[in-house]
Amino acid sequence: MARLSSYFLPTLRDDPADAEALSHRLMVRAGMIRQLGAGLWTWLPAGYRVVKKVEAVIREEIDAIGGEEMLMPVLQPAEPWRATGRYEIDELFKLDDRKGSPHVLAMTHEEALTYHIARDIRSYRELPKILYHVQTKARDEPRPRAGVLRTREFTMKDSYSFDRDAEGLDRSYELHIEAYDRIFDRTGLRWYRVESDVGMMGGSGAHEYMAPCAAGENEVAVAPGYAANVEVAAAGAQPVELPPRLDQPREAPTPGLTTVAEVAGALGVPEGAALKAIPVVASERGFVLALVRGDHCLNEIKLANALGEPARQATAEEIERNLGPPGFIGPVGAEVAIVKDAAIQGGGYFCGANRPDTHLIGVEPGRDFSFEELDIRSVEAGDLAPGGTPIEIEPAIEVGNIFKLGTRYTVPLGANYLDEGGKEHPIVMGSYGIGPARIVAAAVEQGADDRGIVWPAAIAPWQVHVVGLGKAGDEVAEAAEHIYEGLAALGVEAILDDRDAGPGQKLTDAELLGCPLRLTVGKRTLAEGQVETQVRRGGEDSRVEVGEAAERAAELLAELG
RNA sequence: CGGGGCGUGGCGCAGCCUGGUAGCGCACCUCGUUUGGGUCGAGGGGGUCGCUGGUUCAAAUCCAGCCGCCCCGACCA
Repeated sequence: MARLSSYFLPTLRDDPADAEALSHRLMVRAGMIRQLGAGLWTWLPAGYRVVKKVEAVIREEIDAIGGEEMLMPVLQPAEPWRATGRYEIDELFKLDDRKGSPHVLAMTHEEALTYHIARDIRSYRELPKILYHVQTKARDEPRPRAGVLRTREFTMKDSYSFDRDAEGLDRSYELHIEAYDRIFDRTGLRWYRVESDVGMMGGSGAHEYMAPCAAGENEVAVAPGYAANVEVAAAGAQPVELPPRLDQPREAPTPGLTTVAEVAGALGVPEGAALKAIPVVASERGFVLALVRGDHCLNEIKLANALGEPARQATAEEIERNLGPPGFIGPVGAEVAIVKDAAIQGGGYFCGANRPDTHLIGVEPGRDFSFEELDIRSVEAGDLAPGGTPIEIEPAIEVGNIFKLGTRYTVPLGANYLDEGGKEHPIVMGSYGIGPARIVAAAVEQGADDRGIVWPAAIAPWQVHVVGLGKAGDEVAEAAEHIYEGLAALGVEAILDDRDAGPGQKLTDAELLGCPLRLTVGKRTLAEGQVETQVRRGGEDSRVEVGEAAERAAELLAELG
């Protein structure tokens, strides 16, 4: 319970000058957060109430699938990180203690927990197990941004499953999917569970939970029954009208024309008739020429996953040496490995001739050059999802991820168990993260209107905002105070605006703060023995008798869910 | 790490080009006034102009270096 006359809720009339993202602006203005340094944020009392509510929902749902809560240190010795090969990560904060021994600030807790599991789990009888904690993570992000959306220090709920085999991992993974679905439903978000990149560290499967909103850093490809991170999304390309086929490629002079758009324009054909050639250097195969349709974009993550090894863009010197002048390179006659995107079908394409100011037309993959076919392009809005429906691309915030780690950490840290026959096996592991702060920011992004925050009831800092329009001691203020105490007696979380401030300031602050229900106590309605109720989401106004205002407010909240 | 921008009372900004007493709005304090959409009046407090060095009789202003923060991109195990 809180009275605004004494509560630390420093609201701002104007947006902070350096804030762009909606959640950043509103959370600062509403007195929920303040910045201490780049990517370092303080939760003020009202904001922290919201965080704790989100965490409570998470704890309930992870407990419900058998998770056991514990707590591991943020400051950790470097050894386990060396063992897993993660000590070299740039984002990992590293420091020495006074004796000079190397330590890190944990960016996540696989190393710590697997260290314990390796020492304290020995038998198949002790598996499976789900353990979790809610703890600070430190990551030296190259570019923190957008308030609380991407920070260098943040709290994460991270759980870890330990099973004897892949089937067990599948079960633990499925349990987390159920818990996560409930968590994001209960916190009132719009969300997608999407297929995601497993990264170069391997692992057999991963999903991300994405909350769509304008400030999102990720892009998701969605269609009815389909959702994937664009990093891994696959879809049917939109058709392109190719020029008539030729019996063999023919040269076309294209002086000074180096871009797909320029050449297509000069030839009078669509950009999709181009074989766009992107030279890359893969770590194992070396120089590779990747081909995508002229109207498509190469997806470097999909390329790396399809090749099974990382690849970087080739330098101008490498291009010149292997093919020809940049701007006029192509697959025909090239003595390099060629990877062709699966969306390139049929013949009649144009491409660079590997000679200055010259392109080839009438090119047909297979007839004119050999290739390996892979899916390496980024999907685009309008492409057809597996169900045959068109895809839309939406920006989204990653609010959670789940990951089948396998034995990635248990093998290097020696976490093994003995089976019924006394034979030793590595424990099979999964990890599952949720960022409460991102849930809060996503809720603000998704719910806000032009007057301020609109909280989902489940995570609102207070359920009722009582605005007393009177002056301290007068009958309006007394009535507001009385209602506020009535709400407290009913166990309804309420905040009372009893400040010595004008009505405009109190009402705009109430809208900025965004509690689900507002009770406005003013002379106008009090003269008729009534107070006004406003539902923040939807803005439905009504009046209730002053004597039963607290009870009616509680009923209204129940109706709102 | 590449590109761009910004550092002047708590917040938002002007002043800098053309060196010469540090200003405005909001917020804050006191008194009065006002209470259904950021009232009105009077009085008042608060700033080593990010830091360091240089030029100059004189630096918020010119020069150099450094630090911090924001935005775009790269990165994000």
